[in-house]
Amino acid sequence: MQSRSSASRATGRPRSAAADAAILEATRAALVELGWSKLTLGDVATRAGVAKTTLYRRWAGKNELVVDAVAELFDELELPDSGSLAADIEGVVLQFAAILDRPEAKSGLMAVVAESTHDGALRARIRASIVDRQKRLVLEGRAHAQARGELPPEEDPGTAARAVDLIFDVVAGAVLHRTLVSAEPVTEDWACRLAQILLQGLPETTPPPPG
Amino acid sequence: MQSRSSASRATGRPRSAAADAAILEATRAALVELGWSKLTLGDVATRAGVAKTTLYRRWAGKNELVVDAVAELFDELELPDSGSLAADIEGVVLQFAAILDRPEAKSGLMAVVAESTHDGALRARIRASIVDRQKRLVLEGRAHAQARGELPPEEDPGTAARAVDLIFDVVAGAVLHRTLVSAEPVTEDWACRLAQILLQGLPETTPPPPG
Amino acid sequence: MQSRSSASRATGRPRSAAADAAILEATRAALVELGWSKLTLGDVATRAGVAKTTLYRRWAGKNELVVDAVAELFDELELPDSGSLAADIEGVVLQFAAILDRPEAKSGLMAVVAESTHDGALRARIRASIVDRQKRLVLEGRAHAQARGELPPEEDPGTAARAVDLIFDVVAGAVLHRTLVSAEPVTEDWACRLAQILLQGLPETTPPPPG
Amino acid sequence: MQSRSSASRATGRPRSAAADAAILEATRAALVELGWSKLTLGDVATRAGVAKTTLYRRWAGKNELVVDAVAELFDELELPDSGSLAADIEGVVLQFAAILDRPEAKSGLMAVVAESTHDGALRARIRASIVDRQKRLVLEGRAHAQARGELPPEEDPGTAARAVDLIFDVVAGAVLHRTLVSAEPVTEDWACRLAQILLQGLPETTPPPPG
DNA sequence: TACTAACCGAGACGGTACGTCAGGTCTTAGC
DNA sequence: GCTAAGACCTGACGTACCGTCTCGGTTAGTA
Repeated sequence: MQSRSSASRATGRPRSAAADAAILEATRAALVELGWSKLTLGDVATRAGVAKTTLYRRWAGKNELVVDAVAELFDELELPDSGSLAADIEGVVLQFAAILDRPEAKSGLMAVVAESTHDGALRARIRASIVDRQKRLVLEGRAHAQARGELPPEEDPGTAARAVDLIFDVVAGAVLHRTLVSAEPVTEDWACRLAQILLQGLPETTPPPPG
Repeated sequence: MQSRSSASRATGRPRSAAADAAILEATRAALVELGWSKLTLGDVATRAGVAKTTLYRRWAGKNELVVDAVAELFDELELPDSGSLAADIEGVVLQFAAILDRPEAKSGLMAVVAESTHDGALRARIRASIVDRQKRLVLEGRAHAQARGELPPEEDPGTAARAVDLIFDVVAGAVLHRTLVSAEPVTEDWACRLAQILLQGLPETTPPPPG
Repeated sequence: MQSRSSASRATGRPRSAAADAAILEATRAALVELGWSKLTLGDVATRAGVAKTTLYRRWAGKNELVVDAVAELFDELELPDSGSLAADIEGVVLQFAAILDRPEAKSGLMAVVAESTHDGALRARIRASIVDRQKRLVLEGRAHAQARGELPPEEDPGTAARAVDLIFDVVAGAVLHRTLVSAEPVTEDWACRLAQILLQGLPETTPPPPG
Repeated sequence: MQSRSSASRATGRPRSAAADAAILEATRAALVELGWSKLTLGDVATRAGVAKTTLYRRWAGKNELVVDAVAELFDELELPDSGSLAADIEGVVLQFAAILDRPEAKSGLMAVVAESTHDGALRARIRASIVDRQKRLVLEGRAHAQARGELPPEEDPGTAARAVDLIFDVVAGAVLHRTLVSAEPVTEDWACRLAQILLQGLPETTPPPPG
């Protein structure tokens, strides 16, 4: 986060650890009520019961603060080991959708992404704090599926890494688009149909009735 | 857009049609240079050679203006009739990625989406101006594929509509996530692999039937 | 006002004479309700049922318009021939005070005077339309007093003119200051005591002759 | 002026004392150059090297600011103890006229008076800051004259107070009207003749030649 | 226990942009 | 060629936040 460099000061009053938590929590609360554009750092400071100075001493600005506040939300995600790849995908999709459905995640995440298009440092911070952290889910899911024999073992490490990225973009992107752009709910049915496409492709979308 | 109601005024000086175009163009230019958060309406007005009041007379605020400015970008999209469903998908994906790669689209689109999470009217405007307008591509693509025999004819209209929405979320979402969140380029290779997943599913080497 | 030059146009639609009166009346009404600084020409136009263009075609701006609107008020003044100089003075003072007590006169007059300190043309217009027009009262009053034998006949015309100006400044100034700066009412008693000072000077109990 | 209430804040950064002086000085300078109606608070702030917000933090608006800026001018006035009532009056009249001749006093004073006709709080502020402060001159002058035996000692306190107000209105009003409305200079001769009227009344304006 | 350095709150500071409003000009259509 | 209507450009308004700064006061952790 913003850890003082290791070889740093030992003297003087230490920073209040409680303040950090209060500020991030206040940031999320403000995002819920006001959304990104009407969120002001002065207001966050007030909500957190903290001086504006304290806030600026720890974060460079609104963007950095919101990235940290939002990143915490995604750490809740975990892969359910449900016995089949399809069920694993469905489970993660529903969890991810549940987080994205929270207003603080919605407006916070999209806004920092928008800002990151003009700010390389912010982009890196987002990748490090949010995106790359959650790729672990795809990796774990694939490992489980391979153990079950649902997926073949990977041959080339390069190919495998590219596949992970692609899957992540498809799954996360679909949920993101459904939730934020289309602004439609992610239901169990939808998650099931998404998993089906991923595993079987389009032509089977409407399989012929057996018999 | 903001057409005066049909049964409207005949008197007074009419609005300059050129101003609209100049303002939208200036908005895109400002998005490129400054990004969403540093874009100011005063600056847009100056670039467009127009008074700030003229701008406010026609749009309610930054959000509405940017939606209109960005929406125009997506009207360039068209479905290539390339002979196979896979090639059609790949073509559209590349076109969509090319638009999303433009800085004005990137920051503009994400920002208004972020704002729309707290503004129902804005959400509706985005859907009407951007999302629903482009679903035509999925519809056309399916029709072509059905004509070619690559996809079965649809049975139930409800099921079919839900499928269109799903496909749209998956394709648009994947490109969006790749471009903006992962911040990686959409190459021909990537588009090809995406199309492959959509048509055949994940297990490239079809899994052995359980038994 | 801004009379078209005598040898002027005969073609086209003639200007509405009623509009002039309506505009000046509307100006006074707006002065009453809003005061000078919040009076707007657009509002005056609306009140008068006239387009803003019409207003600007006839007056150069707010200042000129208000001078004309206020000047009309002072034309009501007339010298009462009440039989004695003291009573004449008292009568004029009360009349003048009554006019100055009207809100449109108060704020209008002071404001244009304030503006005139930076605008010679406006200063001239005020003198011509308001100040010099009312000096007639002093002249008439003196003539009556001389006829009655209360004042000696004037010897030198220059001295006499200077005396008129002085009296006018003293009387009008006293009422003005009382009404606007001190913001106290001009009562009959006050007017009487003012007349007394003018005629007899300060030491009510005549000072003992020196020596 | 705008002193924080005595039992007030001890925390936070204290207000810059220098800013107050710079702002009032800048206000007077702007009044000289631009006059009341073209004076803008933004311009005053710029001249004073101060942010607009600082200005609004201390004064409620243009009116209040100008009252304070102008009031300082009148504090220069002082009663000359010149040995006779006539000479005292003449001296004060000339001093007062000298101040009123300054453009910042002219336009500033008249404008706030005009505004005060629609604003009771402003009227009170003017009285407190300007009018009542200068009545001291009349009081001192009368005391001196009584000490010299030129005026009888006052009998009734009420009568005396009313007399002070009247004298003040007459003297200040005459100078005001001469300077601003008539727009003529106050010369020594004029001041002398004004003093004469006050002391001896009108009929003596042109005394019969002795003998 | 006392020192002391860094922390903390409050809030004023110079700025920038906001969205609104009035001033004046202009461009229509209609009389 | 006037009129009403209203769009136009300009520029000031008063407000809200920004990020910085200067205060007085607090709070560990040594010395």
